Amino acid sequence: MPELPEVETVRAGLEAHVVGRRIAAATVGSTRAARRSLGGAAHLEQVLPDAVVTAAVRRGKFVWLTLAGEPSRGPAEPAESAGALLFHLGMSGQLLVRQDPGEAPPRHLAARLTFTDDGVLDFVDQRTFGYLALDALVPTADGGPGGDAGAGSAGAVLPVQVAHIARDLLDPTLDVPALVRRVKLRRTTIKRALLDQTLASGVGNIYADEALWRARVHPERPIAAMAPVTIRRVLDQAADVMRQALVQGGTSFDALYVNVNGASGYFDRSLAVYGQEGRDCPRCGSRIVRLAFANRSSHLCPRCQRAP
DNA sequence: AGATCGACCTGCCCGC
DNA sequence: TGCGGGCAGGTCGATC
Repeated sequence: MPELPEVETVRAGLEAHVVGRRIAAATVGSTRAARRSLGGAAHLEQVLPDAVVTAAVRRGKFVWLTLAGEPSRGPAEPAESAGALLFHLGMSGQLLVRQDPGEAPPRHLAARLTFTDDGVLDFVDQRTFGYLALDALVPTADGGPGGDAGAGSAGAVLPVQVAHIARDLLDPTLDVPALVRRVKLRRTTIKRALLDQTLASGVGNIYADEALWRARVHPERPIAAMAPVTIRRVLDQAADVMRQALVQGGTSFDALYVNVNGASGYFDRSLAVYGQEGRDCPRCGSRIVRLAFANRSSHLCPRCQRAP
């Protein structure tokens, strides 16, 4: 499920239910899930206990917990300088907060944090493209490489592994005209640019297809053939559709449960083209088609979105 | 430097 | 019923 709106729903759930709690123990059962954490699973298990979660932060599809009081840093380091516990949900990752963990661990449990109050945070990941990693927080010049954003732009403090990810389309400090100029320089097609997380982050295959349909632009359209105003329209539509999805995803986490299953609320009702092959275009009634695209798919209305 | 391709996984659904 | 192929919300590293 996880594109920006889903990850933001998870982040909000972590903020509500995990921030302020102290980790008592960490169990990382999957070495693969820890593959991007220096020192691997054993180091995570050793270092996380006693850390207090101070914030839940997101950029694009990455979310991290900032930690204070991480003991292995040693007494010389001020507590505030402790690192971040970074998560990427990959294709199938879930973060689930439970007050009562129950007996049987969930299928595909990759890691579990137990808090001092006995509640747990489970990282569950069926396809194992996701991961968790302890990472250092570093100041960056601005969002992403080439992030020229110009004089006076405030930098961000990011985990090292997120430093190359650009500001996302719902970031209030995103400089959209500068982004349009950077996109315009790319010698590729519009959908590839939309999915390039070093230009702007957060957009995945679903929202790319939905944004292009809303903007009436074919996914294979070369950037070179697009007017800046059209690029701008696509980006605005991407931000809009993600904002609308977020509103619907936000309703679904209640109780002590960080919902990673926002699919139920949003999908069936609001998607115009993604997964709608063979259905009617909600705008013109033409048949929605699916095209092969980079080992995956694009969904579009051939009438609203004319082939280049 | 920028763009593209394959690799990394499990599970489900479809057709034979 | 079983099995093979295709497909699924993503990213990274190696290549061109």
